[in-house]
Amino acid sequence: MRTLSIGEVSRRTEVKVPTIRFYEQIGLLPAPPRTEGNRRRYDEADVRRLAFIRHARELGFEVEDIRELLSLTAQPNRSCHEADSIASRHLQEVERRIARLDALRVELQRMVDECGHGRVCDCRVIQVLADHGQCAHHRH
Amino acid sequence: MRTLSIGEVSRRTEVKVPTIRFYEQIGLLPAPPRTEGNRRRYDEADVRRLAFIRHARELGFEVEDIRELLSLTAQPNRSCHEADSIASRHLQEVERRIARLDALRVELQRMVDECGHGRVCDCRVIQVLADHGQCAHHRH
DNA sequence: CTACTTTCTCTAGCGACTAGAGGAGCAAGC
DNA sequence: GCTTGCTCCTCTAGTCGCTAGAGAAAGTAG
Repeated sequence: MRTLSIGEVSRRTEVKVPTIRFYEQIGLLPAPPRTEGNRRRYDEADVRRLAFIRHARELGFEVEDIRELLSLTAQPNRSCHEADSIASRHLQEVERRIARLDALRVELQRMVDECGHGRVCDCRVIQVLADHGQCAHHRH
Repeated sequence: MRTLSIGEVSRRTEVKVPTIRFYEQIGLLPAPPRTEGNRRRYDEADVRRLAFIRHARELGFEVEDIRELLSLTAQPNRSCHEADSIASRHLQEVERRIARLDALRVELQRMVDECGHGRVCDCRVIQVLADHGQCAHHRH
């Protein structure tokens, strides 16, 4: 149908207008046809693709990852092994990321807990950071 | 003492040489005195400060946060509410990211499992992510 | 037809580095 | 002393994923 302006797409996907143009520029989103007056005209498929890109970005995937993920679906009849290995690699990456974030969460939680007992606060946040810097030096 | 070269400091803190100079440039690390031949000379206090910076960066603190944390250590008698709130703010953000990544992990895992069972693989990652984008749009 | 909004292209900026050019200092071996 | 090879110096420019702004043209409502 191609009835959607870039502003409408922006509103529906919550992706800012300049970002949509940026995605087109780097080839994540195909360049849409234009009107007589040179305006971009999108359709529902573009909205879906853009929603996908946005969600993947929010989850921390890099643009190159997204490019691969999109190419996974571009040829649905491709060999399952190839698709499987690409997906597995992404899964591993996600797992690594979760592990790193979880270690960070534990550390931050401890820092906040120790600071939040309502006692005279000796700024454990700073001590933890400084000590770990020291420990890292001696341990590794 | 001031006996340490930038390379030695780099080795001991595991912060790369250009990064140390960069931290000096943006004022995170004080500019050290120089030798006759214009080389930077550091001491143990610099190493500690840099280790602190590195650890905070690894935990995902932004440079501005680190600047605040360092300024708090400079005046240890001030309240630690500020340091605590920086850490709390960060903790919340980390928890949000973990939750989202974990949702994705489950979906990716399921897709990989389905592929691994030898069924026809329709590679539904794109739909999963696109749907999540849709849900987010309607929920929030 | 005017006033306003949207869109267009283009360039430049952000954070937090990282890489490279081109030159100078310095320590060791011959 | 002289050369080899490493470290260090400054400087500029590149990276990624946007974001902001200028200035102009197109579309829309009254």
